[in-house]
Amino acid sequence: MTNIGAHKAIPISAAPVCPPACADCALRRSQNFSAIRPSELAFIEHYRTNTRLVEAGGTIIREQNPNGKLFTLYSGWAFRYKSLSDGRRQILNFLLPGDLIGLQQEFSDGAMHGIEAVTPVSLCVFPRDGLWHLFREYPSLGYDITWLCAREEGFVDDNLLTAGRRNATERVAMLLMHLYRRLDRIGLATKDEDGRFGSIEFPINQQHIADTLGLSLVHTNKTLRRLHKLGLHELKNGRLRLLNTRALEHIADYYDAPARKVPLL
Amino acid sequence: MTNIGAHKAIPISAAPVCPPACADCALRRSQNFSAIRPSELAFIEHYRTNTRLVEAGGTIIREQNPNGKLFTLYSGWAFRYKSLSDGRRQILNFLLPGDLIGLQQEFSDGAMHGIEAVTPVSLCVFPRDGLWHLFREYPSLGYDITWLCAREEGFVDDNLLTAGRRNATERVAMLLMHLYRRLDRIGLATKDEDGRFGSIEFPINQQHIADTLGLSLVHTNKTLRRLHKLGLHELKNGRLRLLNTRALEHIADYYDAPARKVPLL
DNA sequence: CGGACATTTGACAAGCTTCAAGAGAAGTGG
DNA sequence: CCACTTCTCTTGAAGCTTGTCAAATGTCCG
Repeated sequence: MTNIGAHKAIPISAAPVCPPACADCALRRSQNFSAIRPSELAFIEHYRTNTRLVEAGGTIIREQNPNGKLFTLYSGWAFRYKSLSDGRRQILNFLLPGDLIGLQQEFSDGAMHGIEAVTPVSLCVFPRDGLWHLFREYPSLGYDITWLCAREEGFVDDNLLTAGRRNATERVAMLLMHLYRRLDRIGLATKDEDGRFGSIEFPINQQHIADTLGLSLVHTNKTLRRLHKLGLHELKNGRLRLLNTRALEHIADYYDAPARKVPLL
Repeated sequence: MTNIGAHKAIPISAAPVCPPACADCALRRSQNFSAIRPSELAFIEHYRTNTRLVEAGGTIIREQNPNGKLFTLYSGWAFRYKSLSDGRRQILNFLLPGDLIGLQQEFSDGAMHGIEAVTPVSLCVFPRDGLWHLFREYPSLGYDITWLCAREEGFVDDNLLTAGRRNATERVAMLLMHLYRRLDRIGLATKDEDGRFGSIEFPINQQHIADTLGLSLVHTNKTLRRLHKLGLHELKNGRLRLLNTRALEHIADYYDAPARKVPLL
């Protein structure tokens, strides 16, 4: 039986913690993010007030009561969501290591959204107040932040196209490809021995998928099973293995742009 | 008969044109946008290379072949969209006077989207290259741009919640309220004599609405008619009149945040 | 008047949601 | 260590929302 997200409950202590010195940051060392000047690195390290751990399922930013802080997600998965007053929930975007969290609340006209951890998560915390100083003293970092904001908007754009115009099968194929690609770019995808199939950790459950794609839980399950029976993917022990990326891309009508390195705050 | 968008084809010359001096900009004078220092205003005027007119239905940014320019929409309506290869189209967001256009392509990882004019549109044009200079020399403007980016992401967030989780009636109610509110904030809504009902110019047709909400044209029409029969709105001669905003808000489950002034580039 | 385009309506089909219930896996407490 | 609870996944059946097809009406424009 395929069982998504049937991973053991990971103790919060299992989350890799952000090291004290940004120079030791595993994300930066991975070379998957754009390079940065030493002075900027020093500023970031100084700007960061502390780190924080959130347990799986925990709240990072409350939907109704944002806290005004900024975070960089160091390890783990989280998601942004909005909900209607009767409880219907829409996941707007998944947040993966390296993503900047909380920008929208900093600015946006109170258009509330919440952020919740999927796995145990570790975060670098930046105070709200420092942002203006950053823009003034380190304009290149300000530019990077705008870059990240535009990139995230691009993800939401894609998700809106998906929810608005793709059917259930296309939606699921899209999501699998999208998440695989994002993880791959930050070095979190692994290849089989023969290099044919890639796989990633996949900590979300079918309810998350349904809430992301604007589908019901039941229909999400049936669609997932259909794709599985077609031999396009495999989902077990909390890992996703893509068995036919070409077919998935084709179904989703989704072809990736060439990857550019992403800034990291 | 209610006929949406049955407005006369407006000659392109009818679009109010951006004045040569930014100090004379009708948007700025309207006091609906956040104030700015004279030095910044001077920079913007210098940064702007020229103005441009686009006819109704014309292309501002091609979906497949972005031009790398930045624009501020001075007058008229436009929209951002993405489409699938078989032609299905999703409108991501409407662009109204004061909105900054083209930021995402400047940054985003090639996540293509097109921008099309609904009405005749006049634009202020800024070159791609100047943006970095702006961030370095006028950090407050860089900050404003990030603000605008986060705000637009907020709109897309809302639209995603709508497309993903609201039913057809809720979606239509949402869109009517959303557009009315946005126009109202920039001073483009007018009140009846008795001040009870507000109305706005409404140049989009039912196909636009369907493409925004992720519905079919036919179902959009039927939903619109239902709301009309309930006496919630009136749509004729290219104007939208809201007859019961409370009911529309309630149906859409959409209550606005207090308006803050928006920056203008 | 004829052609192009937007709106409107009805009938029917399809996709998706909801309801209901069972199976599997994991955690808990005796 | 096992019964018990909880959570997630899975499947079938029925119903409703929405999409598709088709055609008529209305409006604008040349």
